Amino acid sequence: MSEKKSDHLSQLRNMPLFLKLPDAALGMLEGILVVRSFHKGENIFTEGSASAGFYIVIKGRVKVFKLSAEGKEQILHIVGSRELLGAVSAFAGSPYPAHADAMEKTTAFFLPRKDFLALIQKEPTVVMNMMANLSMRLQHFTRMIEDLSLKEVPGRLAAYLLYLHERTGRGDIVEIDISKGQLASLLGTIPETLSRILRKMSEKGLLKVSGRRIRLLNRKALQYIVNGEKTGL
Amino acid sequence: MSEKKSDHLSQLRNMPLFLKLPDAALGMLEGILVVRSFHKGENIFTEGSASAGFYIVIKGRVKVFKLSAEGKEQILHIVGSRELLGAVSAFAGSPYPAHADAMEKTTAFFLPRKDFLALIQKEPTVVMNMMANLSMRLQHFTRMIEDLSLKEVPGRLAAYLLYLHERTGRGDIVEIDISKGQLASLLGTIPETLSRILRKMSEKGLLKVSGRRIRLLNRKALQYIVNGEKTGL
DNA sequence: TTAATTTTTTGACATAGGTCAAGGATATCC
DNA sequence: GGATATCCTTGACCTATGTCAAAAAATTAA
Repeated sequence: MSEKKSDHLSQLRNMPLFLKLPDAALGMLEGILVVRSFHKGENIFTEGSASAGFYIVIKGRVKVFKLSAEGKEQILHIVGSRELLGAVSAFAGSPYPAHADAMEKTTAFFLPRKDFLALIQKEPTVVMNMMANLSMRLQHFTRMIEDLSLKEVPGRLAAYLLYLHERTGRGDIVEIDISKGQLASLLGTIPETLSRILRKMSEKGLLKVSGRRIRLLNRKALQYIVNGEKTGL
Repeated sequence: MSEKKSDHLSQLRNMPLFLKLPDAALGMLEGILVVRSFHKGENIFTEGSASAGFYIVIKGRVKVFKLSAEGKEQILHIVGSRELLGAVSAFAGSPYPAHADAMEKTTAFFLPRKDFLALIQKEPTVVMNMMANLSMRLQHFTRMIEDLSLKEVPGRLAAYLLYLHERTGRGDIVEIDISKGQLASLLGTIPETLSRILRKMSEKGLLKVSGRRIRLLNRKALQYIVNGEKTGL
């Protein structure tokens, strides 16, 4: 799992978590961080297991998810490059509250909990940066709870597509960067339901699906759906 | 709204947020904090409005909630004595992400955003304490998402009752401290559904309801329901 | 206490979305 | 590049839970 890390270290000082960190501290980090790689589908940690430390993803993507008794999965979030994985547990000393699996070949720095704790004692800026990170996560979860309990699946899907369009859309095309099954799990539903809703939206002329490429033909109508307008989907 | 504060200041040094704070800083806080009171049902802040600062609840309870287009409410959490309200927004400088209403007559300290920012610059321990707070909130939201998307209403109710029993139960009695309508909103459902499920649980001999007092007659069975066992409710 | 208001319960009903099973389409791997 | 595994779609069906309306109960006010 462990491999050479020199290639990645240059990125360190640009990581949100280490912004404004003095060079001395960065140098210390270099000696501590361990590079770990995970192949596609590999489990990184499991819900309930003790936190040994946390990860900073360098390359690849990791899904953080919960499992129901029957095996249905709910993705909490997808962690990509330069993002933190398991930091809250490492900070609080609590067990990991969810599972984490690599969605593709993934490389990450691992920072042992005790070194992390020592670092934040010495460097308040790290805590500040981490607070900013947690704040964003909290906002994200707030919206997720709102969506799950107050919106129906078409609304959640429409919101996701419009969000994706805003961030990465070219013209009226969005490219979903995960499989439809995983998207279903992210939206709190199942593949069958997602598939049916996409078909109905196509029939209504709201969008056009070609594999993972979706053309948004009527963004205004999609926004109405997000807002809870009944459109007989 | 503003009133005398001397009575409450003694509590300051025991607040989780200000633990280990030097006396000098505490003294400064005394000059800055404003006491505000809200009557039952009064709105404290509204989703989307700019954060002017945050509150530390002294007495009373506040519900933080989202509203759907049709007016259905989802309670995110209930903030009680010594707890923080709106701290994330004050830190991040983002608008309040939800509504907050006093559930009963409530008194709170208000700390203006700029003073808060100055404080955390000077006092890293405050940031540390706040991180601990955010971590717990994040865990709470994580479980909420899990429950909403992977559990059915009986499971969420059973989990809540067992949680309440663990925290405050005397013998096999738990006292729900909010109205059933509010409990429904906290569980992500509506009063009618909650009422029906309580009746079914009573018929099955799992519990006995007398107003807000509930006697848990079969905690093991309730736990099975939390775990997703099908029990034909 | 009585009246007025709010909360809770119940019934009849509607429906979003989950389950199960099967076929078709894609992607992945030697 | 063909075989194999995985993913996606579709249909028939079922069930949990929401909607609407009204009665009953409980709380608050006068």
